[in-house]
Amino acid sequence: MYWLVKSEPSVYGWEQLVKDKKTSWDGVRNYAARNHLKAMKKGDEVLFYHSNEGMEIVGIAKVDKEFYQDPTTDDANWVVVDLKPHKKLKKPVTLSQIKTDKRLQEMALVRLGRLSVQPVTEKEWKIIMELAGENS
DNA sequence: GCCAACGTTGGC
DNA sequence: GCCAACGTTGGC
Repeated sequence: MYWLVKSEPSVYGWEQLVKDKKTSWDGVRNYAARNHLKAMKKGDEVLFYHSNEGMEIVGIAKVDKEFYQDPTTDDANWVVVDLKPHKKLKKPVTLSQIKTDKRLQEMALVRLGRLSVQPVTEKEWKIIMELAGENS
């Protein structure tokens, strides 16, 4: 499956993930986002989106470890997954590109702007790859 | 820095 | 269980 996660670069950006080699995606405190975390499988590919600054998809991460208890809280409601960087996009795909592409109007990124972890359909994934200049 | 959108909380 | 109030996120 395919996913998209957002992060503010000033808090935790793509460069930081590359530097760290791996990170646990903690701090998710939203039930919808949490449910998506729980549905992630090892090896799933995850678009890495920069919110606020940049406002673009900059790279692809992969799920390295499936969900487990969020170590930053004792509340059993919350979980994290481990992500590792997979590849940086040749060309970042900006929010405005996505918003102007007729084929991507149904994307959660457009419709549910505030959701921090969201699923991406295979169709959408292919379009993003095309916009990013990736030929896979 | 403002404000719209949305989720959550809490009073009834 | 409804809904108003409030807080947070994120685009602009």
